[in-house]
Amino acid sequence: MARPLSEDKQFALLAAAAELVALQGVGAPTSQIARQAGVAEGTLFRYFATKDDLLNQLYLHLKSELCTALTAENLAAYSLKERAHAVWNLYIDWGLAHPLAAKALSQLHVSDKVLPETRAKAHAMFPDVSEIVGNVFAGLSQQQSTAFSEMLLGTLAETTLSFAASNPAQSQSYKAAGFAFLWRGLAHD
Amino acid sequence: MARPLSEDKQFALLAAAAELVALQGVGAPTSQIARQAGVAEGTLFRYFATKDDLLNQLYLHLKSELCTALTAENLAAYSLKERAHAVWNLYIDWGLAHPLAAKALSQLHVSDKVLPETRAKAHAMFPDVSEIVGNVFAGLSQQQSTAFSEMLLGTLAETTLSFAASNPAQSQSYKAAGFAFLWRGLAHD
Amino acid sequence: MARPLSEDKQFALLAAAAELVALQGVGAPTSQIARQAGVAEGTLFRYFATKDDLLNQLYLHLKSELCTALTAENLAAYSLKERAHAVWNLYIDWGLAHPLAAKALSQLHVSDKVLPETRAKAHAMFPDVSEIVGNVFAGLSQQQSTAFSEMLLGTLAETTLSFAASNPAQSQSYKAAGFAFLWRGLAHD
Amino acid sequence: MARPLSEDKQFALLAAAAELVALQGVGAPTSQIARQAGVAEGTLFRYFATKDDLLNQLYLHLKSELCTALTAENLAAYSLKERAHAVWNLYIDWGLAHPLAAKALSQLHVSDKVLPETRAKAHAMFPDVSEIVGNVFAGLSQQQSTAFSEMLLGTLAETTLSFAASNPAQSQSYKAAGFAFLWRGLAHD
DNA sequence: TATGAATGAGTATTCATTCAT
DNA sequence: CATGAATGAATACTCATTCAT
Repeated sequence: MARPLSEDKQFALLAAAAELVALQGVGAPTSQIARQAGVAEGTLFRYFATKDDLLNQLYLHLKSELCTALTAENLAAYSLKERAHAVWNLYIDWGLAHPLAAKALSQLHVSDKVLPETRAKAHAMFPDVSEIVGNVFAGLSQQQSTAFSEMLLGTLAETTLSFAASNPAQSQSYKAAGFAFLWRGLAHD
Repeated sequence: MARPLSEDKQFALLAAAAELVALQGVGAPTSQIARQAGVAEGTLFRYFATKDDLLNQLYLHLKSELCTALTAENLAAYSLKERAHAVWNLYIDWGLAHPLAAKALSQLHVSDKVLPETRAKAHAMFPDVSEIVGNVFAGLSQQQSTAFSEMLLGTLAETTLSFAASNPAQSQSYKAAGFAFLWRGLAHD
Repeated sequence: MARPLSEDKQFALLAAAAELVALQGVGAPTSQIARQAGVAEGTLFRYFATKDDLLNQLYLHLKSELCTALTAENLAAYSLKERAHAVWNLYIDWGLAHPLAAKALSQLHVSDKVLPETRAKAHAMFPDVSEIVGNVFAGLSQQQSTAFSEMLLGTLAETTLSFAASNPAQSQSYKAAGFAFLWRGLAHD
Repeated sequence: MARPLSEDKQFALLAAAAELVALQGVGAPTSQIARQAGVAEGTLFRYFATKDDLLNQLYLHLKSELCTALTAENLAAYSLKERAHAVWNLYIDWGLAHPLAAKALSQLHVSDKVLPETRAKAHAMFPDVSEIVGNVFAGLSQQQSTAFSEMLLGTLAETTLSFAASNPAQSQSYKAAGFAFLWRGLAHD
């Protein structure tokens, strides 16, 4: 029986890629990623067909980790706002706890190397937030409104995270401020 | 003087750079930019010392065009909200009218090739918005609150613009939705 | 290991560099050196980090070959003058036998691409000649006198070699003339 | 009557070239040479057809200045050795007084940009030294011997000069040492 | 399966020279 | 005659990918 591709190595490559993409952007050389992962240059291409494939897999991997963090707690018993606030805090806290992962994710968000279908796959991993974001925008269909709100939620969180990460002393204030802005924007109060 | 550095060529280079950066990101090759501008490869470097210099100049150029668009009308006679809404609409309309410029600008926003001092220079071009964004966030200093609000405003506008541009039929609705979200978020109503 | 860095290729690159540096100076393009060595352009940079590194390695390589040639014979049994004369002859003969190597070496001697530490390393390879050059110059310390004499010896040999190489028919006479000049200059007779 | 090419500018270009060639070698850019001379880039090529032409003219110019320095004094009344020693001292002193000129000259000496016919022209400027160098080498024709001796004289002086210039405190000792070596080498004592 | 040497197209930048002004 | 903008070939070096070992 042929030895399968090692999950350890795959994971090490994704972790190395996350770090280097965070620090150097998507232009980080595959040779450095391989070295950082402790494998040979050519080995990377046994786990990922191309560099673009690696970046897409990395995107899914990081999104999946984020998703796991957001669904850690059972919030069924709480009010809508409490649940939304809890998830918001989990997002920001995840980003503060994993700054390189968060940084890599924002690099990938704006990269055209990440394909639309990859983004769609990642989007599908997340629980439905249509209840939270509501249907607040006149002139847009329910679907359009939800998609728009979700994107606003995402960019808001990313911006909040970057301010919180840059000012550790005020991180809790930025976290609260970001949520307040979002909640008012969604016309919940 | 044998021949002055042609403003036409400088402009053509900036326009070519805007287009290619919009389509390919900051990695767009200088050789292609020069060709697109209709000049020789070496000529680019008579107008811009390095590629990074070109990108920084491009950032200032586009920001300056945007700024001009936003200050086209005299709004002194209107209410705060009317003024804010008018500026918001001018922003989105500028982006819809110049999609490549807007796209290039968002590429440059996230690029680390644009130096902090360039960003500062660009920021200084814009009129003060502290009155519009107010001081709405508990736990943050006036300065922190303003900076945070400005950034939220910027990312909101960018997101709104991308949705509006992708759905021309609904662009007016996205434009209105984005402003409504912002205005509520800033706790003005 | 997939394949070790081939000593053959490293040698071929050094040989190609020697030839092209001899003919064109240190400005010889790396692309030509690679082609002459029969490898791809990029391959050169797997063996030598930079062109300057290649030039420094080439300097050491050629000096080492020269040094080997000079220490081929065991001269312990001979008088000082006989030993000096033998080494002189070995030098000139090596240059006549390897004119490109000798030419490359004189190009590198005057190039500022070859670092002082490289020169020091090369100098350390050679046997001590302080006995031969003596301490003949008034007003200079032993160390200064030796360094000066060594340099005179080197430039004398290089000049002699170039005359000998240009006039093969008289090469033996130039060889003898150069040594006679040196020996008298060092005040040995 | 058309205004002739200005001798001032030609001289300024040669002076600038000497300085930059001394500091950067023959690879010094023509644009820098022109700027240093206070003229426009294109102007250089009205005085010198090509960069190689400039380098050849520079060689002749510097050799001519050196020659002037060596023939400053009337030495007819002195002995052969006294005359030789005086000329030697004038050479070294000229080099110490004009280190950039001397450095440029040694760069040009080893450059293949300086054509043989230029070297021949320069050689013809100098007074006959056959009396000084004598005909001391067995197996060589008078002409060969003289040419060889002249070259030895030149390289010896250049080496001596570089040591003297690097050690100003000992420059007189090196100057004396170099002459002593030369004079003994020529078998005069 | 893992390795890493080999590849060569691609990149930013330089520079001698030309020529329109 | 002087200028300096324009040129484009040339240069050192990088990097994703392949494949022999």
